[in-house]
Parts: sequence; C-alpha cells; structure tokens
Amino acid sequence: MNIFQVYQILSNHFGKQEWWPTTTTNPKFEIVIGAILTQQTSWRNVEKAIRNLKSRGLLLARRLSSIELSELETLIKPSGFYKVKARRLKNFLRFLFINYDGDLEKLLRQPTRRLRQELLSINGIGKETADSIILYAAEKPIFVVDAYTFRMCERLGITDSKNYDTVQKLFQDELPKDKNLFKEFHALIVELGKNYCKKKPKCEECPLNSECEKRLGP
DNA sequence: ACCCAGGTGGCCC
DNA sequence: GGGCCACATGGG
Repeated sequence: MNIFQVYQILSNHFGKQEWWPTTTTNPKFEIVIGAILTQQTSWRNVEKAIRNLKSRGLLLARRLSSIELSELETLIKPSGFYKVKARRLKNFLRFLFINYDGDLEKLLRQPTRRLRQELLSINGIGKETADSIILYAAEKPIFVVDAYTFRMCERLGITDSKNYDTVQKLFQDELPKDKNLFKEFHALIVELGKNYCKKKPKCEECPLNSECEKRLGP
C-alpha cells in the first residue's frame, strides 16, 4: 500500500482539515499551549482549558508566565493531567524567557534541527509535541507521528514498528517534503483514528477498508 | 461500570 | 532500545 495513495483516499473522504485550529490573534502561541494540553487528551477538553485562558487574556507569553502555578492548574483543569501540564507549560515559558527573551517568533525562526533539539530539551515536550510545534507553529516540513499513525500503519500492513523516528522517516521518505501536505495528512490520520481506525475498529465503513490487511472489526 | 482521548517522563531491565 | 506505570478530566 503506497503511502501517498493513503493520503489521497483520506483527503477525498474527509476533505480539507485546515489544522491547527486556533481562535485568537496569537495563533502560534495558542498552538504551543494546545500542543502541550492535548497530550493524551481529547481536543474537546483542551478547548475548555484554552477558553479559560483566553477569557483572562492569558494567551500571551508574558501574561501566562506571570501567573501562579496553582492558578494555572485551576484554569487548565478540564484538560486533565492538570498538575503535570501546568508544570510543562511553565517549563516551556521559563525556557522561552531565559533563552529568547519571551519572543516565540524568535524561537520558531531557528533552523529546524536546532528548534527540535531545543524543544526536546524542555521537560514535558516529547517528539510528537515538538514536531507539532515545528509543523504547525513554525510551519516547517516535519511529519508528526501519533498513536493513530502507529495503529494505521500496523493495520494497513505498512509497518509494525512502534519506534517514532522509524515511522517518521518512513513517511518523510515516501512523501514530497511539503509542509501543507504534512499538515493535512497528520490531521487526516487523526480524523481516521477518531472515526474508523479506533482501538475498536469500524472497518466496514472505513475509507481504507479495501486497502487494509487487517480488517478486525465490523 | 467500563473504555478511551491529537503523550511524556521516570524507573527498570 | 523496550515495557510498565502515574498522571486526570469528560464523553461515549
């Protein structure tokens, strides 16, 4: 099964996704915050947390870094894991102010290699979160791998590997290095995962059904 | 009463 | 490198 064909099928089925969804005039910062808050959490819950921050004008690095950890915990509570995530947000902000004078654009302008390395040095930002920030906020072509990507690859018979770098390289080697393609494809895989390629799969209605090697579910 | 969600780090081997 | 665990709210 050719990877680009998978993209075409998903794209035809689900249409344009227009990720990353943002609601404010400060989308890059909102993407970073959302990327951390959405770790292992439904976007619906993240939206509530972001609304809480937005309503207090806290979707700005300077403002968010100035509030107490305990207050931040309360505001992001709906997104779950709120104590660890509050620390993770603070870790990011501390890094941003110490190294880039609080200037997110400046951080995002760094070369991809360095940007990724620096993001990964922050406790609470792993590979998927770092790559989401690089792709959707810095808008540089890097492929984001998530749990749905592993599952889809396994079921399509593309690879059984659960190694992030291995799967990321596979996609980047097979696809044109196009940030807009990478943005859409990742969003489409999430949509596929939420609707069909779930833990309890709904293969009967899945757009990839005829291409799938492991049709497990109804 | 379960199961799941746009992961990560710590600890262990 | 991989396996297991804690972290937590809210929806199906």
